[in-house]
Amino acid sequence: MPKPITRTYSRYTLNALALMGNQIREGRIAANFTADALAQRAGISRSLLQRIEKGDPGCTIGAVFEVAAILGIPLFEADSKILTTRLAYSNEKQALLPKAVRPSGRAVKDDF
Amino acid sequence: MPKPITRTYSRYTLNALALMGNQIREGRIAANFTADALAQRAGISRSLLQRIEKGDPGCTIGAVFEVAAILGIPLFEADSKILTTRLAYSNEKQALLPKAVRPSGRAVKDDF
DNA sequence: ATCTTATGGGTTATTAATGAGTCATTTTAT
DNA sequence: ATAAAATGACTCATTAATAACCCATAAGAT
Repeated sequence: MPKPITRTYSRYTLNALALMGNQIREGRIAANFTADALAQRAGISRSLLQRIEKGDPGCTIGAVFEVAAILGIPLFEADSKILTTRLAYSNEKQALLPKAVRPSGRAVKDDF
Repeated sequence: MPKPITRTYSRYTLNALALMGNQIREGRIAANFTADALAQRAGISRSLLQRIEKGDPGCTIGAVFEVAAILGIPLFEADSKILTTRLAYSNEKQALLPKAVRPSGRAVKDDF
């Protein structure tokens, strides 16, 4: 049905977004890319790239990560190979985790 | 005017998104949060959280980062304090950078 | 200085993301 | 085994994100 209008973000989130935007801008300038050129290469519009560099929380994460990837900015401090390895390990780990969570009014057994 | 329909993502981007989704799911289970509970806490819907945990590139980055922040998953491998420091440093750096780019030859870096 | 162009900041039409709901299935506890 | 609840996987209406413009200004080169 209807939707909430505004959304709030923690300072931590906003700072992380601002930092990512800065890194992208720095990377773009270092690579001597024009805003138009980089946007075109990433398959997005210049106006979106502007918002990304500004750290706008409303940008889709796929667009942001793709731009970062093009500029060679490491996500999770990992290059392609390490990322793949970590993902595989993470997937195995998932299989061992419980599939559903029981919200604990009684998480801990205190009947002793 | 009209807009492109589909969007393509590099493998690196998709892997990074999948890893982030996994980390969020692991964090949620570790914190003994139900999907509903975590979504409510982050101010998003359960269906969106499901997509986030799946690594959907179409989610807004603010929503994803906010969930990560709630679970204590470090962005940029940095806690709040370090993040703030790094952002401040990054901002100073920005001031020294050229404001506009003059496209010279081409500097591409798409080998990730 | 002039000229060229990249950028910032808007506006608008359209597409896509989101919230809310439902239902079936799975999971966990009893 | 049974029950209760969490999850997965869809819909659909509405809102928000995006692309494509626009113009004004600032930045860089000559």
